[in-house]
Amino acid sequence: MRWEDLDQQPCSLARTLAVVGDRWTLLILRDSFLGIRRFDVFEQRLGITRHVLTDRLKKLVSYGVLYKSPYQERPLREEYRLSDKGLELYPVILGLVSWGDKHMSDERGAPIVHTHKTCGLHMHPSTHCSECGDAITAKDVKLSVGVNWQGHLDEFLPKKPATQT
Amino acid sequence: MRWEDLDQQPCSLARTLAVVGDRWTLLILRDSFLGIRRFDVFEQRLGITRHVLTDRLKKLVSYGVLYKSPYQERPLREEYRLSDKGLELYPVILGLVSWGDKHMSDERGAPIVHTHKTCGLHMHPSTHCSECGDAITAKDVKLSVGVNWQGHLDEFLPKKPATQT
DNA sequence: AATATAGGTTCCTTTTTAGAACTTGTCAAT
DNA sequence: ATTGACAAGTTCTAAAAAGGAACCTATATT
Repeated sequence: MRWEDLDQQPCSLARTLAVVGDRWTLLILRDSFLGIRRFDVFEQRLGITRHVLTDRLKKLVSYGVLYKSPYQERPLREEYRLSDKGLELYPVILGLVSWGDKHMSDERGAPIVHTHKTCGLHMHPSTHCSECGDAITAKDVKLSVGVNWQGHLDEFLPKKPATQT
Repeated sequence: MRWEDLDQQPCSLARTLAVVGDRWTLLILRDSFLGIRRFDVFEQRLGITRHVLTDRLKKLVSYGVLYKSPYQERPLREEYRLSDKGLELYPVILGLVSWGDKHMSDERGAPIVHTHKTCGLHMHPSTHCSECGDAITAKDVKLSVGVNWQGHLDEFLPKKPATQT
């Protein structure tokens, strides 16, 4: 598979990875969620080369995840801010952080704690069914081909969708 | 920042990306969740080079996300299966798929639909607070430094954590 | 006139990835 | 007994991506 064709694949995961699936993009977005907006601050915090940072920011803007917003004129300076589309990546970020908290922490535990403003407690994210509200694990979900994709995904879903134990 | 030091960063997102944050790893894991277990099947489905596939599988095994399990002897053949640690990445996968379904689909809609076995309905994932059960968005969460990290993350969290609008 | 700032671009080197051919141990067919 | 197939790699060379440093542009400050 060619990397440039990833956003044309018949798979939403592949299409999302066309946007965020490289070495740096999710770290840039992490900083965006921390409130970082300016080129030089991203550069310093991440230790990314300017060339790559320029490229990734352009890509994120072109996909509508970030948008440029002027914060001064003469000379024109713009900052990069999360769009609504970008803000909706929050569950992904939270999922990655939560897995890292559990499986990649050292003896000091989680570096950052998340407080739910509404209830005031330290929280971690929990994934639920949109329909019944129950918590979900991999074994609770069955996959099938979407109505408009019948016959086009025959070899994508293996015959034996296999319980993954 | 050096890429090899990513799993030592004081950030759970960075540490998780040390495991899954490259071009191919999440696509390999997607196939694992679809029930794929063998080297040649990964290779054919992904169009990945054998060299890189070997490398990524080794890495995933070394981090305990996959484990090798013999399915025949003479000659010894092993397959790659998701460990419990790997299965716990499901919320991340689901989050990426869901975002792609919403933002990257063409006119045919989502290629794959998810049915919640318990309630029988087509579902999408919803992220909730582990403590009160409410649904969560980026604006509902406040970040702060973990107890054992006081004073070590001063420049990680910007002074003004900024609402991300 | 010299320096600083923000946001880049250019150039060259090093690291990764792509693509194809080769390897190893075993079994099945000629 | 030889040939070919299979699964899971390893080894090569070439192309693409990333790293690192220097340079550029418009404006404002000293």
